[in-house]
Amino acid sequence: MKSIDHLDITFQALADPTRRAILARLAQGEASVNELCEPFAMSQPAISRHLKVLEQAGLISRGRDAQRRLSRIEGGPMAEANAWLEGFRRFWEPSFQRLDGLLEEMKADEAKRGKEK
Amino acid sequence: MKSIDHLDITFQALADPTRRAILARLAQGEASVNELCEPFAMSQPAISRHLKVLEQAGLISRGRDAQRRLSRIEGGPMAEANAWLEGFRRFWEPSFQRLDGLLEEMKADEAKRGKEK
DNA sequence: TATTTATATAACCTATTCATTATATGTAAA
DNA sequence: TTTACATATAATGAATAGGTTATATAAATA
Repeated sequence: MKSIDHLDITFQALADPTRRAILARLAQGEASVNELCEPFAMSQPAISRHLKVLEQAGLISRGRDAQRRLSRIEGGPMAEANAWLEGFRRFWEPSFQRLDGLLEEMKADEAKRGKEK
Repeated sequence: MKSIDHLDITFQALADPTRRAILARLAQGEASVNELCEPFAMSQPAISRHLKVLEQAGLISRGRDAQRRLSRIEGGPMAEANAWLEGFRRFWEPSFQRLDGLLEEMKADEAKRGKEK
């Protein structure tokens, strides 16, 4: 069976600059499809499809206000993605790197004592 | 001109489960291509191409050890991705949400005082 | 009810992604 | 210098992504 990892869909959705820009816009409050179209030199159907991708990834949810459909950000998937990245923090945080260095030294000492025995 | 946002490439690279698994493996130390192949029911060329994608995204760097080519994680791009996601922390952190609520209240009060004037 | 406005869907095209198998290259060792 | 091993590249194919235009639907308004 094919494991369906939600991170696939989340990262895939985040990999498009238009979709990230849409999320950035929605961070300032909900917006209609037309409002979300304005900043882009792109057709309305294209934006609608981006919104569908974001919705299917769970990154946004949508409601209705008369004719308009308002989108808003949902935090869950980003939290997941963030949590996954956090697992690698040692690779960019100097403090974690110092800790890693320390553990390396301790292992080396351990090995040396082993040989001397 | 087409803005080349590195986040595109980073998130795109992270969107594949095989590549994420490779990174997870490399988090425990460098490894050769063959070692990275083992866990997967997939041809060696397929893994080599995944490694190329990761390298082009800057997520790994590679060196040589005799016939073998060792890969190791580079933290930069993940730090970037992480930083971008952090911008949305308000959408999943309860504490940020409380702060947002507070700011909303203050705005509402402000508006009311405006009317009363 | 007819028209306008907001959004969604269909049909289509092109480029890219992810896998495959077959083959080439680089390095070490016999 | 042949052989073996580790890895890279080429050629191919199916599936998906991201855009287009044309058209359909849903809700508000005249």
